[in-house]
This record gives sequence, C-alpha cells and structure tokens, in this order.
Amino acid sequence: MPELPEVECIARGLREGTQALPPLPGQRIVRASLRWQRHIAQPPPNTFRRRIRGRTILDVRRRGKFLVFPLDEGTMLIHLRMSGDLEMAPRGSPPGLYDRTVFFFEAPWELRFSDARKFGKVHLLSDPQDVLGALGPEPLDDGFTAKKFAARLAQYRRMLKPLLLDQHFIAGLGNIYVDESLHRAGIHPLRRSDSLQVDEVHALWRSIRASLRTGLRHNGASIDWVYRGGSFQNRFRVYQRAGKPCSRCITPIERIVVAQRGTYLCPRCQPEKAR
DNA sequence: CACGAGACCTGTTCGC
DNA sequence: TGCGAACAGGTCTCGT
Repeated sequence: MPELPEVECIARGLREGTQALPPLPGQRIVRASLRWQRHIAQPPPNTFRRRIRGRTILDVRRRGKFLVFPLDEGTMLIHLRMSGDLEMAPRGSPPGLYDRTVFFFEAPWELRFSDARKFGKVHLLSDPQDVLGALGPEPLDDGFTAKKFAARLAQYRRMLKPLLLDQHFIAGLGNIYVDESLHRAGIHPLRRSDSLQVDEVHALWRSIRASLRTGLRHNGASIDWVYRGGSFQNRFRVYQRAGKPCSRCITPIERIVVAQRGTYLCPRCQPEKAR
C-alpha cells in the first residue's frame, strides 16, 4: 500500500498524536503480541519478544518506505509492504480483523500493526544502518540534486519504471508515484535510464519531487479499504485510469505491464521515442 | 548486468 | 448466483 508520502503521513500522525490519541514517543512497551510470527524479520521471534519488552519509543521517523522507531536501546523498523497499516488504539477497544503484531504499552494504549496480506516486516536492530544502509537517496532531501540524479541515472542501462521502483536506486517511490512522475515528466516508462536528454533528466527530477510533494499535501493516497484519510487518489493523472482521458491531451490512458506491475501512461504525452 | 517469472498472502472485482 | 481468473500501494530469489 504505502509509498513515501503515505508512510510519512503515518509517521507524522503517530509522532504527534491526535485529540483522541497520544503521541507515540515516550510510550514504554510492556509486551508484544506476535500473532503472525513471520512478520518478525529479525531477530528470531522469541529473542524479539524478550528484547522489545521494557523498551521506550523515543521518536517516529521515516526512511524510504520504512518507519523508524529509535528506542532507548536499539532501533525498530517497520515496513508495511502492500497492505500494512499502523494505528494507535485505546487498550481494550475492539481489535481489527487483521491485527498481526500488537505492542502493548504501560499507559492504556496499544500500537496495532494490521496487515491483511501478511507481507509486512518488523526489524529490531542495534544498528539500523544494517538495513537502511542499502537504500538509495531520499528524493526530497536537499542533497538530492538534479545533478546527482543525472549521474545516478547514467550509471545504469535499465528501463526507467523498474529502476525507479528499485529502492537501492532511489528510496520511497512505488507504483503510483513512479507512474505519476513519468507522466508529469512526459517520459515513457520503458525508456532506458541512460537514454535521457539533459532536459528530460531535469524534468523527471522535478516531476518526482512534485508528485511526492503533491501526495504529501493531500495526506497520501487512499485506495480500497487500507490507509484512510488521504485524498491524493482524486488527483491521479494516470494511475488506475486506463481508458479515461489524459488530463493534458484527452488521449485515453493506456495500461501496460512492466516488471509485472500494472503501468499507466498517456501514449501521446509519453511517446516511446528512441529507446 | 538486466530482465522475467515465481514466491510470499488475502481480499475484492471482473467476466462468463 | 456461482466460480475461477485477474488484480492489488512491495520486495526477494532464482534462472536465463
């Protein structure tokens, strides 16, 4: 489900709390309930259970699509993958059907990791870099300049769509924001990374950042029943709009399959050109 | 190195 | 109405 903007919004919500829910930082974990042990990527579930007990969550951050929880001892990472969501809830309130991993706090609250498809992952690490170190740059960081992006693109001879989905290349983009960014830039998803002209690289760099920022401004995208609260789904240019008119030129949006992912594009605004 | 296929899971929607 | 196929915001591993 969630890509950079959605994960960022979830992190913010947990960090700041709401009128009804307290901020997550400061909460001390007294117990973790592991109802789907394969959620726990590392260490082994029994070790995880033992080490997480008594830890205090100090902050909630984001890196790529990971939620990062610095603890008083070590760091916990959560990846929501396709169907995951995290929600603070009052102790004793009716549990969700898909709650897989639940953290119970000293105060009368619990953090529920619900995940219908069970693809999500939880890590407990002494050095979070063991996992986060493999990620590519943050697209919204000041340090992520068009120049650096250009240099990175030139390192590969890959199709843009799978390259932009590759978290080692750039962190945080998923199927929605890649398609939206490519349309905004007017570039076909099958173009090779090393075939872009200078102005195209710049357009893509700008488009990626603009798409993510627009997503953030609308609190992310809420499709189906997972992740509520966002409204970016109402502003999709191409994603899941096959057959509908392109917002720029009226041409019907096309759906193709690239790297086993549904891929949406406007054949007129995103010509295939010289690949 | 780059790519496609298959796995991992469950739920919803579509077509006959 | 029923049933199987296709599809879903992600990522890993394997074979070519």
